[in-house]
Amino acid sequence: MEGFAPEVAVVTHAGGEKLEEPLVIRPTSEAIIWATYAKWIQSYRDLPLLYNQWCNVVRWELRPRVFLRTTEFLWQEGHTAHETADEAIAEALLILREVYVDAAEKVLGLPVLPGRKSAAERFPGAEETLTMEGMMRDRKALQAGTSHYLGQNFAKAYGVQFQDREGEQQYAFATSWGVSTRLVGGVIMTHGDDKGLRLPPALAPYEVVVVPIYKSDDERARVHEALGRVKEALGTRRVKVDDRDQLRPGYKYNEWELKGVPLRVELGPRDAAGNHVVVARRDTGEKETIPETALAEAVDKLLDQIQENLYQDALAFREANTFTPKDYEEFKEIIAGGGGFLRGAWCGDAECEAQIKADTKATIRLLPLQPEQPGEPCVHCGKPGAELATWAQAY
RNA sequence: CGGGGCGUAGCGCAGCUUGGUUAGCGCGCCUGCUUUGGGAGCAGGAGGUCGCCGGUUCGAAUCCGGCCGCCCCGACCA
Repeated sequence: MEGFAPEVAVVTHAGGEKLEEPLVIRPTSEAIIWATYAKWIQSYRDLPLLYNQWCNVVRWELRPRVFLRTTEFLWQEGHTAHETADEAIAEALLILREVYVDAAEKVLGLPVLPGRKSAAERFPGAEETLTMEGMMRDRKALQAGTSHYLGQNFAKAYGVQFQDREGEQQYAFATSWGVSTRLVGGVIMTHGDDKGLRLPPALAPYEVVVVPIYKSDDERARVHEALGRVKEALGTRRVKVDDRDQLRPGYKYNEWELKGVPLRVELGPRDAAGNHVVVARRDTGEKETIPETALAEAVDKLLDQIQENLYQDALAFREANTFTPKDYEEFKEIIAGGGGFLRGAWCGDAECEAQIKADTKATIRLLPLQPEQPGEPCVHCGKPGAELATWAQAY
């Protein structure tokens, strides 16, 4: 874990006294997990082993950034131990694709690219680091989740051996993987617009906010009667009725738009009289009048459309800002002109990678999961291309 | 740690260069009336050790010195 040393926080004082032994605050839990696995794993029959935990970790970064890089953050971390390298590699890949990418795209509506990290960008102690990368609205990349194949590095460091099917002692093969509250930042920076948050319905605490509108007590009574029917129609969907009396409708519209509620139902005297409501989408701003009898079905359809639209909107943005520079001059021009994802051939040389970073602040965000021969010379040095890389400036 | 910027009412800011009445403005807050289908209007009102310490001066938010805190850029990074 030497790669973590610069960002490890150490407690030297507690209880008003200097501690005899300093306490290291975990930046990730491999040390705890593998010290424990050493006691739990003796036989191939103990494998595979998977533990997941949610916990806070601390990393003393030089430059914290709200949501994206905070000194302390909540995350989920999973740790597995396996009999074989192939099984561990498959696990790391499975978590990335079937869990992280799936959740990012289907629930959070974040289009992400899965891939491998270059050696320079790899997790300390990993043989291979897999990533999913998203593009924020400022065209910078965000590493939205990682999954690592750790080989036998941790098993060797912590003495985790097991007796295999042939009776031989072997070191276990490991993976670890995590996503954090950084994803909250990802959602904000991918979907947010000038009016505030736009939350994907699958994630939104409230899918629908209902704003009743009335002037007189008489109107209020009639609107409330209709409100009863509307609430009934919306059933078990996550609905907030904003019945705060002292605020006017326009204020409420803006406030709920700021908070990102996907759908707003406006219910005034005219609607109550006509047995309909006005439904407004947060993602597009479109409004339409819908009969009470058709409300439930329409809301479901609209929520599905919003979920899909937010994803497609972000995907279109990413694609519109993904480039294939023909040479290094164009590469630098694109970065200078606002950036984006830059796809091109890379010779595989770490020095070349470092020079590009020094020139442009762009780093290799990912390499394809299945290595691809680019069939072109390195975009920077002109030597034969070994990998098809995607560069970007990143958070 | 290097470079840049900022601390004035709950929040956001002006005033400072060129010292001089009760330190202003917007939002918010309080009271009243009118309002309510896209962030209400009018009237009245409350609220400030001008980041801290010291100096110059008849007089300091303003000038000088020191200190503290915050933000941005760079080096490190989920």
